Amino acid sequence: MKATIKDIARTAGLSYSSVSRALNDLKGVSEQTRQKVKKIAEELEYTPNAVARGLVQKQTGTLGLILPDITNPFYPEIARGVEEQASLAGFNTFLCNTNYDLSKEESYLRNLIEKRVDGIILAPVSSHSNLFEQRKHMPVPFVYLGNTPERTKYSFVLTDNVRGGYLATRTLIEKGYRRIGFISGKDEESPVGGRFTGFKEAMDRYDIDINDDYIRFGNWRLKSGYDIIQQMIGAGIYPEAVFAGNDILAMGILQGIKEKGLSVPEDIAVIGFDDIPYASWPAINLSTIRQPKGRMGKSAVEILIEQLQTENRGGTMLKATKIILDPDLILRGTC
Amino acid sequence: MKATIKDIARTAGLSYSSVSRALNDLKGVSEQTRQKVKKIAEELEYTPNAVARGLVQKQTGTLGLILPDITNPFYPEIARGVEEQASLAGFNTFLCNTNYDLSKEESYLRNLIEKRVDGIILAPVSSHSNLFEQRKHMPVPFVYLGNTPERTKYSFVLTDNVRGGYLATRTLIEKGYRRIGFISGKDEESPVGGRFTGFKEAMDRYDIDINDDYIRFGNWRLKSGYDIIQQMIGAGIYPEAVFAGNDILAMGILQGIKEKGLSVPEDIAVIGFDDIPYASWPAINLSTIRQPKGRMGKSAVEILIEQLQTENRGGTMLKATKIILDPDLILRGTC
DNA sequence: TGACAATGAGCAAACGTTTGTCTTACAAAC
DNA sequence: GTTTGTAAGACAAACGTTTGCTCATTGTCA
Repeated sequence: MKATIKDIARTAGLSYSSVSRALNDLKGVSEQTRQKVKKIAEELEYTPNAVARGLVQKQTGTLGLILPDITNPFYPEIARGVEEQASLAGFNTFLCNTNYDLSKEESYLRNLIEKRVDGIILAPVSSHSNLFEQRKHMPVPFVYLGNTPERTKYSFVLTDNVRGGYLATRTLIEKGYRRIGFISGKDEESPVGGRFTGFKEAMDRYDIDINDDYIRFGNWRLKSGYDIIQQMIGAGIYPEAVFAGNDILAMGILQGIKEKGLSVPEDIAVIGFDDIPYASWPAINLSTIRQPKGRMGKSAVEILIEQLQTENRGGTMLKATKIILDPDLILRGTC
Repeated sequence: MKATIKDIARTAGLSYSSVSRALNDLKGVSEQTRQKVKKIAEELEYTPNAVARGLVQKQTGTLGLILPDITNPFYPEIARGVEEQASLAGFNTFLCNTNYDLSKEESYLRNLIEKRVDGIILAPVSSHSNLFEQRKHMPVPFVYLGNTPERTKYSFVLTDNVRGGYLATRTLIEKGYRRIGFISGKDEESPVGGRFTGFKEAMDRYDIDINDDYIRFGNWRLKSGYDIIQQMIGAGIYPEAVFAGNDILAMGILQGIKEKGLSVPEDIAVIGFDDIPYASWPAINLSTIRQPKGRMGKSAVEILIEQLQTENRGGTMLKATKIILDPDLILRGTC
């Protein structure tokens, strides 16, 4: 059906090696034959078969991106950065959406490895995703994005979550709030690392007691923030301010507060995390901690590509690259 | 480095055909050997090579999704639907972001074909994307999503944009607005099809003159809506209501109106298109026309898979499947 | 007991490339 | 006039699977 290199070779009266070299602009063919081959290729509507090429070259020009929820506006920004940078370097990107499901994370990973992608970027569901730490060695260049198990041996790029958490909390404290709550997704329960740690550090530093009633963990979806704050208010628990684990939760919280007839920031102040595009929307106007999302995506790809290159140069088991980016405080109207 | 079927065959003392059959649960091997093979595969940490398999089977288990802007919350919903459905059917999805660039659209398409994806879903930058109509025949199952050139010969799934446009406009008219504007991205200038047509039909039906001052075309980004409405107001052009080509533009318009010190819907009413998740957010509360986004993504994948199956059954050049879904009017606070 | 079917396994071709080595021809150098 | 060098091109192996075919062995049935 589809024309192959052999078809071209046959109609040109050449061997396929020559055709291949002609098409790929390698030396070993005269300019004349090169032209001729290219012309015939055109006529035959030849399309190179990247699968076959991948098989012999052991490179597929393909990257895998695993993330929890493309529907959370934080991730499209990441995905865009990744895709753009990958595309620039000649790679296509597999998008894998785990829907916060740890088992899907694992099966996607296996799947990508079978597909022989040249590198994998994983934005883990939670910092508990320890699965991969157990493998002696990833068979492909690998990098964590945005979140990482503690003491990982793999590369990662993330924003300094502890610092971000500290920044957010300190801001609330300096604005005079004392009864401060923390509402977040489950994995922030983890004792170490992350935004909760930053929160606790700040509270500790300023000698403010943490009221466990104000600390709640749900999941990472908007509805969770909404439900939690409504439940809290319903139970008569009124923090003065809330630090939300991400902006989506913060938006749920804002909504929950308003529907209870309270106002932000007068009754309850709110600060989020991520700075998703809609946080800056005037009617939302959410104070938050900004992650450099595009930058993160790009960096992850760069790490992968660098690993690929040294690998190809015969380089061995190079050490992991660890990038920690600084978050920015974005002060808006909600605190 | 990596174990192959041959390695397994060698250590098991079998031919590779037997190993292959054992691993794939095909008949032709005894239960005993099957177990043995699987055990050895495990020990050797064998991972099947999907590239090699793809080469012989002429199927890669891979789909391509080309869309303009993953950053517009409309598309993640689509992408999620596509990815989920594809994953269910055992396919991985290449994500390609054109950034509203027609030439990228084309190069991604070529690229995907080289990678030998089993099917391609294209959400075109504009209905002018005529590029592909010229090809005699797509070499892979192909479907347009959300937008399509007029009289395409390929499959498509879209919402009834004309009807949606009509619905939006009629709603404004029935609410008593007369000086109605239309602000949209460039390709809606196209004389036929789409939301603008619906707009014109409604205006015509109710015998209302269209004031060209109120009709503006920019691009599909938030800033465009913001700029256009600000420019209009600045120039003393006050429509009573505006129908925006999509929700992102509508949000820009809302913002622009408010920053001019006017209020919605009292001074200017607004209705959008898509019903992106944030339209329902209380502080935005945007009236809009809902597209069934998840449904659209799923349907597109289903079309592809069906084409694949009939193709494999030796079916020939089957006729294109055309799905037109009904949009819903979502009435909220902005009109 | 004989014929025949069913089962398990091996052989080898095929998928469409790339790439290292070999051959040939021609020109330049000695 | 022989050697050497160089360039163009051919040959064939390799990449890791799947799969149609063949063969041998075993079991079944009359």
